[in-house]
Amino acid sequence: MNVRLRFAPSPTGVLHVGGVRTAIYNYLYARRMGGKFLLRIEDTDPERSKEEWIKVITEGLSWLGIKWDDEIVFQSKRISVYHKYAQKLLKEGKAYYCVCTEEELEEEKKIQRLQKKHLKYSRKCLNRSKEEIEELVKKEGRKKAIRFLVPEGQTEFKDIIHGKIKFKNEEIEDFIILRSDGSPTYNLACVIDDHEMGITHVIRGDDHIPNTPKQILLYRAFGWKEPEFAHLPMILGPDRKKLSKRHGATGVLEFKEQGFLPEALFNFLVLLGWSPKDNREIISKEEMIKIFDIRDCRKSASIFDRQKLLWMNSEYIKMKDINELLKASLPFLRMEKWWKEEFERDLEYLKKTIELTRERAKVLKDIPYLIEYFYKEDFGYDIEAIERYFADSRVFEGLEEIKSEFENVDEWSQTNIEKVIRNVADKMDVKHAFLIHPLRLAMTGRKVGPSLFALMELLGKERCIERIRRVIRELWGYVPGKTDIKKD
RNA sequence: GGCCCCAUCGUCUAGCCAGGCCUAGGACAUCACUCUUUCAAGGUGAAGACGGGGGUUCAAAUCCCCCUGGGGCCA
Repeated sequence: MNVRLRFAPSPTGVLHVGGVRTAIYNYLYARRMGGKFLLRIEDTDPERSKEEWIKVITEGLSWLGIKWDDEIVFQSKRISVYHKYAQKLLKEGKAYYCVCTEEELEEEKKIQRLQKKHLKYSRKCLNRSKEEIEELVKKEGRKKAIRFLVPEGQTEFKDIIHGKIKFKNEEIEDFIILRSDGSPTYNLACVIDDHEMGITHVIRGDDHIPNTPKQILLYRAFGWKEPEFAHLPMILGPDRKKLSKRHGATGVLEFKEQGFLPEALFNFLVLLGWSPKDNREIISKEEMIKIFDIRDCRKSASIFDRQKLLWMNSEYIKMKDINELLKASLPFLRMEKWWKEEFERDLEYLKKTIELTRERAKVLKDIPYLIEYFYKEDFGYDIEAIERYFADSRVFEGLEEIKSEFENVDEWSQTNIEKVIRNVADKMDVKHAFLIHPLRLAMTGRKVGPSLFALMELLGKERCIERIRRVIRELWGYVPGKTDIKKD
C-alpha cells in the first residue's frame, strides 16, 4: 500500500517540541513505508493565525531535516471547498441549520450543568421549521451555522497504538461543522482535507482522541473510507502538565538558538515514546527510517527531560564532522563581543581549537567560552587558582626555567613541550603538577581545560613564552589574599 | 461536572499483545572507585521501579475486575 501521511499544525504559536515529535513520527513512518509525507497548515482562524508562525513551522522542520513532499496545503485557501461539502450534508439531511444564539446555548448548558449531565446541544433548531429559521434570520438578523446530525448507535475505531476505542453516539452532541461566520470547524476541514489529500494514516497527539469519533461519523456521512488512526501520548513538562511556554523553552527554534544540534533533538524526541528493540540510544535518522514502526509506540505520556537532551547533544557534538561543527559554531562565536572578523581568516586554527575543546561542550553556546583564550591575550586569572598554585615562590623559578628552556626548543610539539616541563620539575625535585597547574593558569587563566601540552602546542611557542612572562610579571610578589588581581 | 486515555527505577524506557527464560534489562541523572596534568570524557561498580486490592492460573510486571493516582477533551 502506498501510504500518505501529513503533519497539520495550526500557525497560532511557536512550533513546540510536542508538535515536532508528531511531525517526526509521521515523517519516519512515511519514509519507512516509502510513502508521502505532506504538510498542511490549518489556518482557518484568521484571528489567531499569523504569517510569522507559518515561517516558524517551515523553518523548524527544515532545520531538523524533515522534508515534506509536494506543495503545502493551506486551509485558508480552501474555504469554498468546505462550504460545498457542508451544503452536501445539508441537502442529504445529515446536517441542519442552527440559529441559536450564544445566550440560548449558554442557558441550555447552565441547566445541564445543574443536572450534572453531559453537556449536549438540545437539537432545538432541528425541530424548528424552515420558515421559523428563515424568520429568525430575517427579523432578528441571526446567522446560520451548520450542525452535523449525529446518528444513533456507537462509534468505535481501532487505534494503532491504543487498540479499540468506543464512544456512545449519545455522548456526542450535534457539533457545528460550519460556523455562522462561514468558517469551517476543525473536524470538518480536517476530514475533507485528509480525504482529498488521500491520507491513509493519521498520526497525531492523543488530545485528539475525543475528536476522532466525530470525524469518523463525518467520513461515513460522506461515504468515504476512513484512514487509520494512531494517537500518540502527550509530552509533559516536569510538573506533569501538558508541555507549554510555562516550562521554559519549548519552541524548536529556541533549541536552535541555545546551541542544540538538530540531529540531537531529533534523536531525543524520537525516543520519547518509541524505542528500538536493541536498547540503542544514539541512532541516525537513516537508521530510524529503516527500523521505525508506529506500532512500537508506548501509550503513556512522557516527561520532557532536558538533562538527557543535554547529554545527547554533547554526544552529537563529539561525533559531528569537524567542518560541520565549525560551521554550526560560527554564529555563536560571532555573537561574542571579543570575536573579530579577522579570526575567520584562519579557519584551520579555529578548527583545532574546537577539536581540542568539543568534548567539554554540552551545547554549541559553550564553545566560545571554551576557546576564548586561544584568541584573547588579556584574560584575567582565576583567583582561587592563584592562591592554590602560586603560594610557593619556587613556582616562579620553575616558570623562568621553563621559559628559557622553551627558547631552545626547535620543534614546537606536544611531546617536546611535555619533556621540558617534566624535566624542569624533576630537576627541582617537585611533582610535575607543581608546575603544570601554574602553567595552565598562565596559558588560559583558568584551572581547568584540555590537555596543557596540546593547548600549548596549538598556542605556539611565541605566545606561550609571552604568557609565561606575563604571569610572572603580574603575579610576582603576590601575597595570597592581599593583592588585587584582575579578574574576568 | 460528563466523556475518554494512561499507570515498570527520580526521568526516558525494555519486558506485557503470544503468562514461566524477570532474584525485572538498558540509558540519563546521582554516588563511589578508576584513569589522569586539571575539568570533562572514558572504564568499573553501587543505589534505585512492577501504585493498591481482588480474582483467573500449577505459575502474573504480563490476562480480567475494582480502587487510587495522573493526563486530555468539552466548555
